[in-house]
Amino acid sequence: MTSWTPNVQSGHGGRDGFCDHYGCTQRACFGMLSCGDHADDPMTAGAPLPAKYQDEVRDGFEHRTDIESRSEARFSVVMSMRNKSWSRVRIERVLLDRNNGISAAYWNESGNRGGGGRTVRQAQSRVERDIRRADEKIADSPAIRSRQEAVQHLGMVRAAADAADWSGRSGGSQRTVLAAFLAVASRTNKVMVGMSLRQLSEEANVGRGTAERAVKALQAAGWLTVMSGGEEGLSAVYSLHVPATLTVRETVEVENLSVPEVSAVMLHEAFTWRGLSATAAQVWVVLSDVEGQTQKAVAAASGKSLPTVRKHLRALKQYGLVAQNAEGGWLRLDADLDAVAVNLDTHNSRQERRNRNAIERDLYVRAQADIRARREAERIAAKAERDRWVPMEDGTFLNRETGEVRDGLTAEQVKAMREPQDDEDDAPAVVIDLTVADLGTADEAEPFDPEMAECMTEWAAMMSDVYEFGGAL
DNA sequence: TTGAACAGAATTCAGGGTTC
DNA sequence: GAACCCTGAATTCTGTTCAA
Repeated sequence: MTSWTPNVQSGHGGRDGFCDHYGCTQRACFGMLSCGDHADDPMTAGAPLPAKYQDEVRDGFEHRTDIESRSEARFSVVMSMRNKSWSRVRIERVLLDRNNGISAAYWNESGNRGGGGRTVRQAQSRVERDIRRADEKIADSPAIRSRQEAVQHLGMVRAAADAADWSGRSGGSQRTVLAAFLAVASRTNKVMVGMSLRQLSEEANVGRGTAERAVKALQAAGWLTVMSGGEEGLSAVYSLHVPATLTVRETVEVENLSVPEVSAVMLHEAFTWRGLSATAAQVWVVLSDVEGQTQKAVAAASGKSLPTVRKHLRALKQYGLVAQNAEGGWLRLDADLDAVAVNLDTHNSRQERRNRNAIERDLYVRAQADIRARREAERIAAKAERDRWVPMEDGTFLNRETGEVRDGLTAEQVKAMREPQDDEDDAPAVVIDLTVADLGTADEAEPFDPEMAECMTEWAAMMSDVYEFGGAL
């Protein structure tokens, strides 16, 4: 077996960094390791793994303490390999190569790399089992392999969302929150969306609580799956789907409004809370600008009750968004929604929400900086106190400033006067760089320090001051 | 078919607190 | 930074009923 020196940054490895394919002299892609030019060779065919999985193949999991299940982590690697079209023989060759850390798990579970606790046949059997499980899983939910497939998938979700029944009191906000997810997903062309509830509330222009409830409802209905995060200070990463069982409205009369336009309407500030409301948007988008519709037809198409439709039609009429033809049928008018938002005084609502969240984030960062400064001052003071005491040969301590002598100290007291305390020099640094991650990425923050609790009271007081003058925000 | 009024239920919001 | 939970006030929706 040739030695393999992975180049983590470039994602290339191979025999001394070169392709492992016979006779090839090119730089190698990851994993035993092909340059990518030998797609017909089962030993080298397939795309390179993501960097994360490259690291896990190289280093293995035996030394990792930050993962709950090593077997599931290994399985994720195998899933990735199959999604990258790796052949079974190539997977087996990589996973059982003792140069790769991950091989230790297949040869034995002892933590000794290549310890040889299993026979070749047994190790191969374990690899085969993981490949079989991965294939079954992939068959259940095929991976999206390209940006084009992602765009198509998002189009399907968007179209399904547009045809779905969003009746009920919370239907409008759920539809709006889903539109926000789709908007972010479309910007990144990914079906996975990493977004905190605060970011989501800004995107959908709804309150944080509303966003949270809507996410739960969308999860329960099958529109969203939480892929990671959502706990321990991590923002969640969601995957978007068309629900397996979808309730579709009886009639959908969306004319002249494309599906993306419907989503844009749902997110417009004219249809926010205290504006015309998300329900009004649902009513507006099902109207035709050519053919007049009865209120009953609008109610059926929007999934809203008749009184609700009537109420919102009145409001929409007031702002010049709908009109009635000679027969009394209701028509959608092409009006400037921005101007409507200005009239409703909701045109800055999203920015105001962002400002409030920004203030919260800023105050939080300042609170953490205060704690760090306080701790540093305490650490310096403790060190200065230690330095004042000089250990003498007879076991006593002399204060070099006052001349005081201390005697009869316990072993612990002596240790404290001689050595820095754990919580002074080894304490985890308080995180002050908590900038908000870009949309589309999971924002990973350090775990909250327990000592932060005392400062939270002060922080909460600062927040109260801000909200007392909230009207100006 | 449409408009209006009403009561009760449901939902949204901002704000606050706790925990990781 | 963020998730999660709670509260109280305000707002909206639903269902019913009646009238034009």
